[in-house]
Amino acid sequence: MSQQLLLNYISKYISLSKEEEAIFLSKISFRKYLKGQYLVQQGDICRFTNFVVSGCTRTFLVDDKGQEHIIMFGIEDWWVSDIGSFITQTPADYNVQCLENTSVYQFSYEDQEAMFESIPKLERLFRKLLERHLVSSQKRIVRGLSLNAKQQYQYFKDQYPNIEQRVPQYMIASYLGITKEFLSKLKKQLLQE
Amino acid sequence: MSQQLLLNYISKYISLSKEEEAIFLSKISFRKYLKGQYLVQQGDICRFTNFVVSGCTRTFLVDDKGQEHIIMFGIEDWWVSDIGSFITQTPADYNVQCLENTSVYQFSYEDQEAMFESIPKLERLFRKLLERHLVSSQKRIVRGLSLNAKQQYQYFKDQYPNIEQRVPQYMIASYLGITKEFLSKLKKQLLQE
DNA sequence: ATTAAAAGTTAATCTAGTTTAACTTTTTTT
DNA sequence: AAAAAAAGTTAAACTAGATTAACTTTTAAT
Repeated sequence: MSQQLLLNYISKYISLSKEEEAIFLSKISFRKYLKGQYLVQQGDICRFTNFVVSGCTRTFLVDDKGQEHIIMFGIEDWWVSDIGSFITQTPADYNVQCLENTSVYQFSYEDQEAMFESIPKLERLFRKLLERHLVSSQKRIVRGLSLNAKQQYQYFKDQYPNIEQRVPQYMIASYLGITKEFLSKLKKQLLQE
Repeated sequence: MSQQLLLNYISKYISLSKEEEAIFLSKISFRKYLKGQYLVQQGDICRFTNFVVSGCTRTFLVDDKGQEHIIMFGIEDWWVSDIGSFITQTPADYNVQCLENTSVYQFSYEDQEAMFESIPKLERLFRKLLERHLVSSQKRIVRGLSLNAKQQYQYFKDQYPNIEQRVPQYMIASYLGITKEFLSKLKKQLLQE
């Protein structure tokens, strides 16, 4: 069962008793989305935090000029949501869209609060996940400040070889903050070296 | 007393009883640093999480080419540390240096763990702080992807007018990921408009 | 008060990355 | 299987921002 995937993941951070696992599983629900569907839409309130079991998502926003900017991709074992919208239950800044058919475990804001009350260890889990997420977010900022486009692309290919294969190249360009034309150029350069 | 500053800050997120406040205060220590001193040094283990009571810090790294990149500034009411180093107690990627004489409340990793055990509400506090911090970190990434240098500089001046006044301009350039020369040019342009 | 060091400015030249536009390849739809 | 749509490539012209270097102003040290 795919529940085991989630429990395995959690066990890397905290250890739950069988009873606690049962309570946790009772609070979350499994759901499938089709390629193209949205888990969150810019302007809507983000109702759920989602743990990706299978599939692939992109988190992006459309700016004033109508340009799309991809903030992150989500694959197996990742959490996706508009966290700012989720924690304040106010309209989302970002869209989360499925790039493949995608299965998730999800829970609502109310469920999360209830979970944290009944099992404080889960609040610890999320505190730790947030810490790690923040660290990687800061590292991404540093890469933006210290690496040029080619170096950032190489880092991306290194770190996420599967994502590189699974998503359209123009989305990778967007994630890197460059144009698809320039990414094409970089790829050609890298082949020739 | 400056303890009140910290308690006021905390009360925005959770409410502690007098006893809990007393336990919390017993776990943290007040410390003063001089301008130029380091709270954390790249390569050392980050022993403390610091809450800035007064003064100003910069968090930065020196890359392979010897170039400095400023990741954030810290002023009154901000938390500063190398969080990645702190949570894993491994060598720090970043330096945190005082740009003014700076007073902080600080606690060690062990103190934090003990605090979270004795007062679970504090773990909630930090979970919520991390959520907010992550949201603003993501927004910074988005600005990096969607705004040009002039727009990012205007945003910075808007959001942090005091920091703009207090720190050297070349550090603001570094924070924005541009050269001091180009920042000079932008400032001239903005004056002429 | 003088000198030295650090910070900030200006301008010329250069380059990483954008824009535009035409074209090719791949994927999806009928 | 054809047609249409989406994705990817190439190349020429352009621009935001970097680099270099000389100079001015401010701050710190003797």
